[in-house]
Amino acid sequence: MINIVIIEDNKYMREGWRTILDFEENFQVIAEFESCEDAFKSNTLPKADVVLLDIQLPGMHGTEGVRVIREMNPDVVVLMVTIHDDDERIFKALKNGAIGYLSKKISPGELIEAINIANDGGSPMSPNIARKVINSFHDTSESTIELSDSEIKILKLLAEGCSYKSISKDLFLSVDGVRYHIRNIYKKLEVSNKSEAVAKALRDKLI
Amino acid sequence: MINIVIIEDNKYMREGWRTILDFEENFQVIAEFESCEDAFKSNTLPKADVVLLDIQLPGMHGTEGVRVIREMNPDVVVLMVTIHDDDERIFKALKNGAIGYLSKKISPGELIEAINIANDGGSPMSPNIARKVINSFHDTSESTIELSDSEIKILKLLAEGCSYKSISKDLFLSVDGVRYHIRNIYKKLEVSNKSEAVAKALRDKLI
DNA sequence: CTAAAAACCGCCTATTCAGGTAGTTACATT
DNA sequence: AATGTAACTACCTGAATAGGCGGTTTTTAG
Repeated sequence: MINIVIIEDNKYMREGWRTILDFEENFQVIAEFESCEDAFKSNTLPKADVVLLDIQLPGMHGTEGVRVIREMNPDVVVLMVTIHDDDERIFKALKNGAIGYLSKKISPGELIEAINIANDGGSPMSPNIARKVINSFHDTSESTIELSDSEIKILKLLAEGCSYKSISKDLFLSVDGVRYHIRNIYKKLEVSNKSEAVAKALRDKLI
Repeated sequence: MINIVIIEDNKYMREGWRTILDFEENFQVIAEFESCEDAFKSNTLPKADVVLLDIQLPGMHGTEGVRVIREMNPDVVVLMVTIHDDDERIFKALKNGAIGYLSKKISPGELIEAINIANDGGSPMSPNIARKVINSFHDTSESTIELSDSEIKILKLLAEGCSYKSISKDLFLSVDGVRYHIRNIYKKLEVSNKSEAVAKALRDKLI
């Protein structure tokens, strides 16, 4: 039996879903709420397997609600339901722990399938949203900056907080040898001190 | 018309797909290769809309091949095809520019649907793989380290390579006031110099 | 109201760092 | 054989930094 909680402020939407879902044998809508706050006050969330969560809600926004829900029940599967495919919201909700992203235009059959997929360890998502997620995965660094092996080694040690002296011991160089490389690093990264170099190297995934 | 290139070392697999795809009206398999290297040598990749790419190939691995293919034709949609759901490979391929991830056990109908989805700007992916991708999105930082507003501001400025003096001007503090905060930052992050602090802050997403 | 803590400011000292200049060695190019 | 360049080593100087100690003011909590 899959226990479902619905959080959605539109009454008709909410009742429509309940009707669809309650009709399924292994589904049970154990509670429905108009807002995240109402849901938090009840003690139903810890019993839920799946939460259908609207994005645009009065009070706490759905994208924030996910985080709280997952703190109250880390095993629960939260599916966002929304009319908009707004990038920013998608990523915020996913970062905060949402598992899937459904459109409100979804058909009853698709809704049921989505919940089954989610409960079976999958992530129901429209292909368009999947593409957005995948695109954000692509390495677009291409920083064109080419560092030598020594330079990379030294940068890594700098990021660990090593001094020139300890780096020189690590790499069997003189302190001035270390300085030589660091000067070159500064030129290549167009920086002029350790912290900025480390920050740039980390941001550009050079180390 | 969707132009398709197949790169797969198993002859029977390759020919099976070609048969399925050529049968479709708007699909055209313009070339098939046994390895990435063979594909690179030909001049068909720039004409392709979709590439079906095996992961496990003789010579260059599919996960690396994606990168080269996308460099040759940045608009092409690369779909990985594989028997294994190995996490490491999935992420490597996706980072390198793959758009979707199909199982070799896929049915003809699903293959056709996947290619259509990919060509329409979606990302075909099995729900299980989607879940893995989504999970890697979740913010699991939870570094428990709580920095004050001033500390965060100062860390950001340090990452830009600012000196204590310039930070003090920026934040209308004395140099020693800046030092006060930095001392606290060092305690909280358990570090003892700027570079290490910046590295830790960036890695833990504190800034 | 009071105690404690957080948020500053100041000073001292030893160490570390950045930038400049200059020289050596080794290996590759022409 | 001449030239060049990358990879060091060496030294000098002034500036920046880390850490230790002590002080004041403002907030916060009991």
